[in-house]
Amino acid sequence: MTARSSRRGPYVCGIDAALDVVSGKWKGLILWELDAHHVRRFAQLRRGLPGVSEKMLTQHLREMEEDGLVHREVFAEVPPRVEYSLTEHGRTLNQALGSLGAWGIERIDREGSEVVATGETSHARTR
Amino acid sequence: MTARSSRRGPYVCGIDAALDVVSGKWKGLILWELDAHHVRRFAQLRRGLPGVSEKMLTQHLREMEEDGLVHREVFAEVPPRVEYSLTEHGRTLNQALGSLGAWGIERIDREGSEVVATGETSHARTR
DNA sequence: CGGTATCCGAATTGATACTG
DNA sequence: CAGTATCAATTCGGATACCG
Repeated sequence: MTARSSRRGPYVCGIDAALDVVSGKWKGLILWELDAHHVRRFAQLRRGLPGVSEKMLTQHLREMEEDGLVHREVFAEVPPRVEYSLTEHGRTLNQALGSLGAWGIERIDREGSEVVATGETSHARTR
Repeated sequence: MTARSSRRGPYVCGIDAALDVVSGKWKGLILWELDAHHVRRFAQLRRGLPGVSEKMLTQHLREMEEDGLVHREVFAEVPPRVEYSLTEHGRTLNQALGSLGAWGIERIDREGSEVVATGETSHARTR
């Protein structure tokens, strides 16, 4: 029940509706990680998002699941295993984010801002 | 000095960098208004964004100016006049947001969420 | 007209500890 | 391993009030 209000309000336009779904400090990155790796476990995602807390990761993942972006599969094993992946909607959203990502790369380039590597795959590709 | 920290940190990928620039409750809409009208004065923008306060509008406008998205032109007249328009970067960003907007429209459609009109131009176009 | 300054409550994010 | 619970800190957003 943590902070589910104020989201999903009536939207003024499609950009509004799309941004609502990717707002949050880590959602863009989660989308990115899941797109790159197809399937990821909780701990893998946490390692891929340096600085994220378990709470925020869980919270974002739940919201994205609720939004139909992410699929969560629980395996009844010991030790427990949970795998996250993108749904069809999540994949199309990622494609839509593609051009935005390209714009961002150019912006980073222009401003000479620094891009930090996560130690995993190269994230600064243009798709 | 109002809340300028914590933004423009090192980015993990282009989507990160782009989302940083459009986060904020009204930035997407400001971009949209300026794209549709080309040039807008402060009061016109305020009317185009029903519910926004002067503070938030100023704050967002300043950040977007700092990010090189918006051009601000002050005329030394009485009464004072200030005109806002998109820069080249702002226009390309808007194009990149186009596919995201289309995705959002589909999402609204799928979920049956409501789209509220602002009373100005039709914002729900697909571009 | 086009802002700025200040205060306040709400929402978001973070740190830490604990659990099945 | 994959979370949940709790509390604290930070940030966001809105309501005035005032200024060049």
